[in-house]
Amino acid sequence: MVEIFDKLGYKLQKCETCGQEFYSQVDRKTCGDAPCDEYSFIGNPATDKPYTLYEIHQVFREFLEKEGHTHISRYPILAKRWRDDVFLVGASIFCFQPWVTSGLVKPPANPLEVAQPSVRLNDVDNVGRTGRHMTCFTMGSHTVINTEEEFIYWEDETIRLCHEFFKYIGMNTEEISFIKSWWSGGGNEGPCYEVCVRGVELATLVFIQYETLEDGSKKEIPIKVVDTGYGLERIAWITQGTPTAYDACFAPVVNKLMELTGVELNSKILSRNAEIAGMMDIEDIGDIKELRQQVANSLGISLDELLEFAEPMEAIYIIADHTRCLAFMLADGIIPSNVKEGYLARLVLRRTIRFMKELKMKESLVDVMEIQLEFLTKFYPEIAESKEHIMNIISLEEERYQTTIKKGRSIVSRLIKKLKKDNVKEMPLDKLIEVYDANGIPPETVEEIGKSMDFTVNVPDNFFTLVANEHEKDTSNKKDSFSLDYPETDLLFYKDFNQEEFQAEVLGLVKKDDNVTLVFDKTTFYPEGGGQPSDIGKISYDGKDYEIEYAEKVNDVVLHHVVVDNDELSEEVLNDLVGKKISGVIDWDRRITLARHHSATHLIVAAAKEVLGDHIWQAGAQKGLSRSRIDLSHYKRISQSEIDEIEKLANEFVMDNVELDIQFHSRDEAEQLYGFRLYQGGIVPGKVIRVVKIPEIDVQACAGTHIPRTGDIGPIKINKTERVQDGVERIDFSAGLAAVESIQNNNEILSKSSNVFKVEAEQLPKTCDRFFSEWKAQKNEIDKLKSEIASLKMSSLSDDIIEINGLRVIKQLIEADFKELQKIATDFTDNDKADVAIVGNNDGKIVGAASDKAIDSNVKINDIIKQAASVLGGGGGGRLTLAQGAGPNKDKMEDALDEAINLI
RNA sequence: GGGCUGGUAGCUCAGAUGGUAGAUCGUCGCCUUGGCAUGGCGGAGGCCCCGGGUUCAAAUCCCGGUCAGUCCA
Repeated sequence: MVEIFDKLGYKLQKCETCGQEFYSQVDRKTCGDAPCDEYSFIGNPATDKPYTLYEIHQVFREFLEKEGHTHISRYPILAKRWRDDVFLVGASIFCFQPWVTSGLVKPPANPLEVAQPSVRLNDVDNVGRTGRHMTCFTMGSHTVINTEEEFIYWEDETIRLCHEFFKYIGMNTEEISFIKSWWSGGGNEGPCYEVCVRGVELATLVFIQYETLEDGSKKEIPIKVVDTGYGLERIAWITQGTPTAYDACFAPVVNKLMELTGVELNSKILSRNAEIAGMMDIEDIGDIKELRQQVANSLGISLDELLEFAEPMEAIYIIADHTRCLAFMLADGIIPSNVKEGYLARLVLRRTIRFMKELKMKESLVDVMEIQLEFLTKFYPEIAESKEHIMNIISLEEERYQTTIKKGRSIVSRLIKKLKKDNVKEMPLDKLIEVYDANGIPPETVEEIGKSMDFTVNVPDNFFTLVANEHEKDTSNKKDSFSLDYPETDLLFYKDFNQEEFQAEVLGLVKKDDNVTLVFDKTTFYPEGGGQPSDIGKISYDGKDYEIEYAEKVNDVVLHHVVVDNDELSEEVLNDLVGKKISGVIDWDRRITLARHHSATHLIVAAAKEVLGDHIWQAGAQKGLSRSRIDLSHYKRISQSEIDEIEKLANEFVMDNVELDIQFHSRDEAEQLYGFRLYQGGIVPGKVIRVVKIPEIDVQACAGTHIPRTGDIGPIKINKTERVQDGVERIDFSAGLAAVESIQNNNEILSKSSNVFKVEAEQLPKTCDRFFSEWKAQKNEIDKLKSEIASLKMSSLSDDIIEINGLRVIKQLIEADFKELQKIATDFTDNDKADVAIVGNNDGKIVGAASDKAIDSNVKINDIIKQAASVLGGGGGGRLTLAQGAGPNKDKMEDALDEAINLI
């Protein structure tokens, strides 16, 4: 079937160990991939010439350019810039999904060559420990987009290129095997070949021809994609034969870190480690432990000896790897946070710090990043431009982590103290999970603290699996699909913004959920979308009006929801409208108010970008009639003075009275003109996209309705900011008359408040301050006076002591409030003036106190008061020393007091 | 998007089953000493995050909000 294999002398064979089919030029028993074949290049490189990672970049590019490919520069690793289904680029094909692979956008070149940094964090625990795993790796790819009109090349040429490339860098092609397999990812799939040499997989050649559907089945797609992925790090490694891939790829960083920490490389251990790790499928910490035991056994050393040498070096590899990944993440616009891609960045960042601590490094993460950037920016100059921003974020995050750790430590040590007090001998697992889950304290830290406090902490190997199980109960919400068979509705509001009225033909009636909706051939009703609520209004036919309360777009069809709340308007009446010509009119005030808010949104984002920095990115927006809000990515709270500045700048944009330039472009053209910043307001679907440009200020792909000139917005008032989540700030604002109303509203609050104090508004802060501190002083004064009154009232009572069962008992009805009663009662018992005191007032409150002696004589004052209060129709209780109760039957107080005495 | 934890004096935190709001440090005053380190005694300092609810009674229980922290996808 694939002729090229024949031509190049490859024969189809079957692996005796795993049973997979593969092609090779020579006869072999095994397929060439681990674990069927062991790593056999460490200390014995596969090529005569060693290549550094960047030499591999160069030679890969050079080779493919000669073969007719165009080099393109890398994409940002933050995939959400152009797609909303994944956070990060995990493979080069992610750059071209879904727009290029679906045919909506032409590829930047065809065929093309790219070296795409890709991030995979699912096996982050293996990084540094297996010799081959990295959080961030570079996928070299020659990609072809084959369409029916233009079919460039398919399997034969792909395999030939692969074969030739490895030959080109000096590999013996007899060592190559092509294993037949299947690949899926990012929404597409197809057959593939895994290309292996000496036990390591160097490339995957994928022939994408299907779309993976939600139910897991597949659908053939018209575009056929050659998607190849060469692991450039692994190729560099195999040509160098170093103990680990880390030594091969970022030696300058590794060396600098070794210098700083004094750690030395034991190449014997790490080589053996990488070889054995190559044979293993490593999934959790348990597997890592198994790996270590095997390595120790094979070298004839103890596990402790192994760890002593291996662990510090592994930490260095981890730090070198993680800072590289982090540099890409931060440079490409990820803001560390507790959710989404920001969480992934924080995870990597905090892991790095943890391993720096393990090495007892006194340098800060900023220092280490300095080393990494010095190395990395030579090859990625664009990262150098973000250096200041990266360093800002890192030092802030490092500080945050320190306080978290400090707090965590005190929480754990308090927990242990408490457990010890309760005579618990060992850290319960649920507590261990809880401190990790709620406070982010890793179990090793708990273990360490436990050790210093002489408390047993056992961490199960599958700890993280257990944590994952805790979270398993999440509910997935499915989108219900709704299909319609109507022609695309003609959207009049895009042609003439000022059109309020329209004539249209009713094409049909659609029932959606419980709503009755109408479909027209054209409309001026803006359907809800892009954070902008729909227009409302009415339609008329034959002198009758029908109210439209909501419009929505399903695919390309606008559904107009009709209000059906009166009896005469039945479904049948509406059904009669089908085929008729109606006239419609929208609520113009609402429309223009929403448009003002929408255009203002663009201005505020632009202003925020200018004030806060280029990392500002819109993370969501909702327009309203009186207030609207936008969410912006930012790594700290926006201060009041920054808000003032943004507000001023946005209003300056308004006063510039710039004319908006709104045009439709093919997605292709638009992306070429403006790049991914187009998708600021969210990813928009479709082949043709509408680009809203405010010249010199902002440009976005946006489907919303806008006013013609910025001056039409009127004033913009920022009402407040809130923190939607860590790393995302929400700005709440009003535009136009709503802004005036917002200002007036604030003024009203101010004048109402100043009227209360009868002062000018300017005096308000001072006056409030004075009143508040006076109020506190007076409250304290009153408390003091109450106890004085209580003691005064007491002195007039002390003679009425009676004796019951050898206890001195006093019973009194006093004009005093609850607090005073408590003071009086306890004064008797505390100062040994009586053993039991029962006091009540005319407000239905009763208090009882008992001395130690009374308690010894089995007086249960809380029960007594409970009983007595029930006489009052209420309840009560308390402790053995003091109890209180109350009830609504105030006039029964004498009876209640007597009841209490009887109970003693 | 789904969870979890927390908000009490200037700081760090206690406050079992609802029942008189506490400790340490800091601060202020006095005492001890020739001075300092220190030690002793005493005082001030709380809208117990906000708003509802349950209850005779809420820092405590329930609901909502807010701020902060954290885990997972």
